Amino acid sequence: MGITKTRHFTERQNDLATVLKALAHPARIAIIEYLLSVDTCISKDIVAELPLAQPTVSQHLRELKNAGIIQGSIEGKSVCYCINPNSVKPLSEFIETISTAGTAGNCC
Amino acid sequence: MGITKTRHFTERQNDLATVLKALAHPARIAIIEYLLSVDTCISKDIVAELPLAQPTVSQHLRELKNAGIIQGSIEGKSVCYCINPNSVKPLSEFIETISTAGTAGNCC
DNA sequence: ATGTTATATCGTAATATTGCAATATATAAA
DNA sequence: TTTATATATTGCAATATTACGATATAACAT
Repeated sequence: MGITKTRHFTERQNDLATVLKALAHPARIAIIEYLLSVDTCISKDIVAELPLAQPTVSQHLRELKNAGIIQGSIEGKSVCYCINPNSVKPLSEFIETISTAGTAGNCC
Repeated sequence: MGITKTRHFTERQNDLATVLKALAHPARIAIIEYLLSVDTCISKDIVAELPLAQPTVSQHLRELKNAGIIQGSIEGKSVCYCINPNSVKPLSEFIETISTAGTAGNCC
């Protein structure tokens, strides 16, 4: 049905999925990598960096912002975006748990 | 258009997005968490644990398997699934980079 | 052989995502 | 005020995802 049965899962599971979903697109990964690589973070530069039209980039930026992964502040007629590192803390722990699994009990 | 312009991004960005996408659903997070919590990992038990129909769970398992996050081996008439920790190593580093960003240069 | 159990696949409906042209908004410059 | 620049929003077409009933497959039990 294309509609996720959000209600049936824990809040933690839904929250993790929200952040993961926001990151799960190469364009949004490219945006994050770009923000990590430069000091300035003007939206115009992000648009110039990506192989996508400006409205598409704006949409991707909004999704990252909605998930709390980036935040933007208006600077004159530009918008300055930056990463919010705290937003991925729970995700970081989750991935780390997967990454270090299997040391004790295993199967198969 | 609903079709991701995969060609325009780096292989690394596409690979990260693939793993992230596979994890980006509460049901699949629940599956991972269940596999982390138990020693046995028979598909039947996963179906019993989740609030979804058997074909739906099977589909989620396949997506995790396609992304390399889990692997399954046939045990008689059951299938035994387990986590492949190596599959999230690059992702783990990426998330860690985000998580520790902003200590040096910042903006906004 | 027949039935039972465990899992996968097919087909399909409902919904979500991606991408962009067109357009709106908003600030700065002339 | 008019013009240019930067970003966001709207509307829509193409495609992808999610979920499940029905059905197939495959192993074991009787």
